[in-house]
Parts: sequence; C-alpha cells; structure tokens
Amino acid sequence: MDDRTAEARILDAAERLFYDYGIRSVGMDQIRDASGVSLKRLYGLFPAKDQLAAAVLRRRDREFQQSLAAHLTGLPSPRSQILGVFDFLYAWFDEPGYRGCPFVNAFGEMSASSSSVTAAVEDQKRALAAFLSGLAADAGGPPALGEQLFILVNGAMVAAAILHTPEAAKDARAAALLLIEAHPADALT
Amino acid sequence: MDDRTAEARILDAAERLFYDYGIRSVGMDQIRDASGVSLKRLYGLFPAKDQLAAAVLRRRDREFQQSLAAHLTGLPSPRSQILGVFDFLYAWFDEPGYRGCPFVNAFGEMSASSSSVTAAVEDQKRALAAFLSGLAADAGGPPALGEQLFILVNGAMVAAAILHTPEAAKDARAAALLLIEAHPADALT
DNA sequence: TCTTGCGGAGAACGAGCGTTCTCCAGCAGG
DNA sequence: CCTGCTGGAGAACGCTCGTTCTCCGCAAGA
Repeated sequence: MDDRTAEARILDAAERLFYDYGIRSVGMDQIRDASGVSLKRLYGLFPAKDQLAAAVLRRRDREFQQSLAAHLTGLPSPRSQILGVFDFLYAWFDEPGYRGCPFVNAFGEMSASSSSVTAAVEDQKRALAAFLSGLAADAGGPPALGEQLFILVNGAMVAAAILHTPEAAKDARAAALLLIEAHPADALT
Repeated sequence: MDDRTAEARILDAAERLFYDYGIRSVGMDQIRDASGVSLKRLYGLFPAKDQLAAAVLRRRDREFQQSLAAHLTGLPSPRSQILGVFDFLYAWFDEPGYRGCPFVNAFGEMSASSSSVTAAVEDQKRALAAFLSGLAADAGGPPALGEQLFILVNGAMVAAAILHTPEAAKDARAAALLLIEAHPADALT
C-alpha cells in the first residue's frame, strides 16, 4: 500500500480512537491494529504520538470547516447562516457517539504536556472565532457579536457533552437570534 | 497529625497539582511529597486515585459555589447578580494560573475512564445550571434564559482558557445583558 | 541464482506509575 | 523488660505504554 492511504488509514483510526477513549488512553498498538499499518511505518510517518494527535486535530479542523461551510451554502442571508451554525451543531450533538468538542477535550487532556496539540487546538479556535466574526460582520453586527457567537458555540458544545442533551444547540441558537436582533445595526434579514 | 488535617492537606495538594498539570500527569508520589502525608495513609483515606480526583472536584464545587455566592451578596437586583457572575468570572480568568474550568478539563481527560470523576463533573454542571436558572427566574426571565446563561458561562471559560484572554468574560457579560433586556419580561432593574 | 535492501510482525526495552508490602521506630500495657 | 500495635518511609511489584530493535520474507536487479 502506498504512503497516502497508509497515512489516511492511520489518521482515520487515530481520530476515532482518540475521540472515543481520549488520547492518553489509546496505545500506539491499538492504532496499529485498527489501521493495519505497522508500527515501523507509523513512526516513519508520525515521529511521536503527540504529533500524530496534532495531525489528527488539524485534519479534523479542515473537515469541520468544510462540513460547516457546506451546510451553510445556500442559506440566503448572513443572519440565517449564523442560525445555520447552531442547526449544524444540533445535528452533531444528536449523533450517537458525541462526546464533546475534540479540541476542547484534547486541550483539557494535553495542554500541560504537549505544545503541538495545544497549538493545533488554539489554531482551530482562532479559525472558528474568525469565521464567526466574519459572519457577524456580514450580518452588520459589531465585532462583539462575533466574540459572543464564539462563546455560545463553545458553551453549547460543553453543555451538550456533559449534560447529555443536544438541546443546548437550540438554546444557543435562540440566544444568537436575540443577540443579532438586539445589536444596533442588523441590516439584513 | 489527625485525619482531618491530613485529608485537607491531601486535597489541597491534589487540587493544585491536578489543575496545573492534569490528573493523569500527576503521580501519587507527587501528592505524597506535596502534602507530606504517607502513601499508606493516603490510600487509607482515598482508596484509589480517581476517587481522590472526584473528592477534589466535589470540594472545589462547594468552594466555588460559596465563593460565587459571597461575591454576589449585596448586589441589589437579580439582574445585577447575573452580571456579577461574569465579573466574578473575569477576576478568575485574570488570575495568573488560570487554565480553564477544572471540571471541563477533568471531563475531557477522564470521562472515558472514570465514572466517579464524570459523575462529579456532571453534578457540578447541573448545580451551576440550576443556580443560574434560579437567578434568571428571579430576574423575571423565562427558563431559556437560565440555559443561555449556563452556555455563556461555560463558553467563556473555554474561550478564556484556550485563547489566553480574560476578555471572554466581558463579551459574555455583554451578551447576558442583551439577553436579559431582550427577553419579554424583565421586571427588575 | 545471488545479493541487497525495504518493510512487516512483533519482541524487547525502559520509564512511569498505581498500588501494596516490608521493615522499623515509637509507645502503651502487662 | 517484653509484647503487640500504629503508622511512617519508601522499596517493590506488576502493568501499561511509547519507542526502538531484531529477525525474516520477498521482490528487484545483475
């Protein structure tokens, strides 16, 4: 098998295992077994476990952004796109295996011991904040609206995970709607 | 030394070490060294590490609730008490060693491997949600306001930790203010 | 056919760590 | 003085796991 599919199979296996059981709980042997790629090749592609974890997070960030953007295309206004973010979250929270935001979980688990993981988490959160600020600006809201949407999104992910309910997405959506309408200049509907 | 101070010294040491470095990164030997309590006595009081971690979290929850309540006493209205929650958060986020919500971090680290820790985290979040719902009801807001405040609080904790800025508390405070005013019946000022 | 090197399987190594055990000092009671 | 108990210090045990090493099959080229 060529390197490309070997790398993808490793990332697929690691992503699932890390998310389901936590990064530290999963051994490299389990990733070898689940991916079918030998340890030697695995270490040839990813020289250490935390770099594999960081690579998993960075790929997941790209997929998350693409998936969210795809869900939002076709929505007519910036305002409906903002609300669409929370509909997207609801569908995610409602999936059977939802266990919280993988980036927040990785931060809680590894921030004290792996700088490459924390850097990947930080980059994902900055990208998400920038994306939401863009939507907020498109909707004619002030910069603070972007920050508030970012807080709502992260709070909903935590609340849904710990309290075992996807309803947090609906509560956050309602809050976002009120915030959009409350801010002085909401140009578009 | 009697059991009471031994237990307190263990909890003090474990709380600091667990929060600073993560639960799994801290060995029982380090807790023994930091607390000055022998391993034998330590295991006599807490039969396993995850039960010690759960005990740390439950005590921290009690202290957090008391500290928050003390910060809110004297504030004249439910509305100002709600805003006071976010002022309280700002002061916390601005402390040098802030590393996120210890309960969220513990959840990310241990939810797959320790039921006693996840139970302690869940109880803390339910208590916090109930407290905020009480404030929201006192302020004349609908039940959804309580849920939204809960989401804002958790989102602010995550955002402040990962983005290294206490400003998230101010953004969340501004959002809370808008939500209070946006909700139909805001009786008290 | 012989050689050479790549890559797979998995054993091995070394460190960390949760938990238990051993040893011993000190002290209370007979 | 002897006995037995409590509790501290820390060695020891057993397991996990990240990482590396060894061995071997096999395919490609001369």
